[in-house]
Amino acid sequence: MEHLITILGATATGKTRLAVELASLIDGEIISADSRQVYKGMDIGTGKDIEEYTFDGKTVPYHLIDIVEPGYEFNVFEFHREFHVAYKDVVSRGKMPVMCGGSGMYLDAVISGYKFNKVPLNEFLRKNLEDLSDDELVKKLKSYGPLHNITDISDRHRLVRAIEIAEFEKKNEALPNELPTIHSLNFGIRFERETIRRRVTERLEYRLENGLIEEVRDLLDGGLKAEQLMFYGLEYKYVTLLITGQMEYDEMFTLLNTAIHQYAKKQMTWYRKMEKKGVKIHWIDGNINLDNKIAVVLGILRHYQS
RNA sequence: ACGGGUGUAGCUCAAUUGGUAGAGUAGUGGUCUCCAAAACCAUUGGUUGUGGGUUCGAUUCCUACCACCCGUG
Repeated sequence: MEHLITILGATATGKTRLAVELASLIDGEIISADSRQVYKGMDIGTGKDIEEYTFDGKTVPYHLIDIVEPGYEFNVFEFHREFHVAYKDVVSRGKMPVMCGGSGMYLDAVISGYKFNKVPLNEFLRKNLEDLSDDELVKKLKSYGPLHNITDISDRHRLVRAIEIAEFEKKNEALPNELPTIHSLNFGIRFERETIRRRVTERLEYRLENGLIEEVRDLLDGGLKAEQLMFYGLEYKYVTLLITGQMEYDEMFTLLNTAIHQYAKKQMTWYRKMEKKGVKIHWIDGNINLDNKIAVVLGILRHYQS
């Protein structure tokens, strides 16, 4: 049985600090499960907080942060693959892997052991699909069998990719799943929704006054198109709208703040869903201090090791 | 102080000639195995500022008061 400790929680709940301190105490390394911290140069908006990885004078090694250029379309498949590479590496050196992050699907992909086939781009297929209407694409996707999920048909990009995957899996049945099954011991930091909202708002005010706007401007100056940046949502979307003059500061702040609140809510929905599926999450009250949180984690950890 | 205006869901606003209130948004719940900080679905909120009057019936008409806004002093 493989082993892994996971620290999850909604945004602005202090996951990184807990994970870093824990890792430093148990000779561990952090593997990030954050869909945006993978991008270089996107630091403040994603809450990378690299300085937090130093605890008690020593720096805890981390993985899957700053691994691709902004503008690149990273995805859950690549995350899953890279996670296992990092995981193997950490374990091979006798260190304890600690997954830390908030992206629901990324976390679930590892914890629930999603089975992904490596499906290459099929230019020929894509060319053929180009002329079809959305409805025809949906019909085609359904012809491969029952839909994997309904979100596949919500937009054309996913629709095409879903067909590409279905087509590939039809031709390459029963691919061996060479990735090891990982059993994760999961901890979640939990606050009242209202408290999370307050923390998010305070953090946003701080970030906007401490370099977030400059960071987005640098990304734009570095050659990223506004629309690419908009795609990353939240901070990058709304600050871009501010910089390009499409939105006044107050409106930007209000809408962005709300969007992050909604994001925190969606994260909680993900975790609830995972729990309903049978994933055990040990919830820790976010209001207790860090030492006490560590004590809770170590206590449960000891219980599982004995 | 005088003149005018506005008070309806947390917020912004609707409601034909009076028939006991609807939208958007926020909030809440959910969907989810290749862009997931995405995309989509569902849904809870109201003594219509307060008191009185007219009326079978008032958010709508009348009246007093309260609050806020604009103008003039």
